[in-house]
Amino acid sequence: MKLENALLTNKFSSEAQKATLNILYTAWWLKSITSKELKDFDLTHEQYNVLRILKGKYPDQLCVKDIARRMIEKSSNVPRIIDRLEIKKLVKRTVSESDKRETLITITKSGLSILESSTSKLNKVYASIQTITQKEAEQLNDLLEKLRATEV
Amino acid sequence: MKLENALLTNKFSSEAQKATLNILYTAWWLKSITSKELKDFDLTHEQYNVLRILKGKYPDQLCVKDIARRMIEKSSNVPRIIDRLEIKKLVKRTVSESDKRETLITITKSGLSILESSTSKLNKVYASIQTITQKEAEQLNDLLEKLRATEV
DNA sequence: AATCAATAGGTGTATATACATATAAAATAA
DNA sequence: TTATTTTATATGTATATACACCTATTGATT
Repeated sequence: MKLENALLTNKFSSEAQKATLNILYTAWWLKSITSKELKDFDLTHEQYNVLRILKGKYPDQLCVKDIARRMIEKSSNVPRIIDRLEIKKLVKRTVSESDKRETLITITKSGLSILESSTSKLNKVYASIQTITQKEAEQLNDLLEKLRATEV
Repeated sequence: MKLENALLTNKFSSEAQKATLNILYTAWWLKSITSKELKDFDLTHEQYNVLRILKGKYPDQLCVKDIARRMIEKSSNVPRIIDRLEIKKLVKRTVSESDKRETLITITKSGLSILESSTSKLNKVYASIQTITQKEAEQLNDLLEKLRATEV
């Protein structure tokens, strides 16, 4: 859908400002598709993201700070997300021996299992709505990284 | 910053999957820049968005549903955002005469004033970090709209 | 007119964001 | 060693998202 129809306006002060709104809207669009699928697995987008990060290093453990640094949204409150995952027994907390300030997080068998089935489902959904070519995806990645070139 | 460095990973299953994460991360990046500036005006990103929508139709009023349809994130809880704005006297609620189910929202002088100064500040910040050309912004808009081509 | 369905907005709950602050442990300075 | 600073995590609070549900009003059906 054109952004004009999604937001019911065509008052954009520039193409760059329109791109800003377009990125925000597309992020919401992607998140809502993902969240809808994850609901079947009783996972939120952020809980899924933490599990994905943990699997990336499995069987190594990661401390809370290392997870936080890999989160898409850097202001995510990781201890609280870990709380929900721990209640569902998808991860385990242990205090680090070498540095007792650190909490080490391990993904459980159950966590790995739910991650695998939810990822498989998500991949199918993504594939079914895929409209851009690899070349276009590369262009998009380049443009987004150029947009973020200024360090703030 | 390259996405690899932002997320501390290079395990992307495809360019398209990388683009998905890139969009989500860029949206967070844009939001955090905006929110930081809006803090000086005691506004959140979403409150700012509602004020912007109201100004777009000023001096006409908009009902809650019409605001909701123009929001970037369609699942925003508009009545609650209006609550905060009403407490700060930036908007006013009135019951519609023609349809008593509808609540009409009006932006106040104070709301218009804070919107003007915050928008002016934001425009300066956006201009200062602008790195892409108009042509590139157009390309980006086209790619995002192509990405969202599938209706879900 | 009476009934039923649809619509608009408000409210409740769980989770998340954003940010400030607290606490314990580790690293550094005196 | 003791004191100070820094770091890692947890916790508190306000706001927002996501979604279910409630109530009042309107519109449609009988």
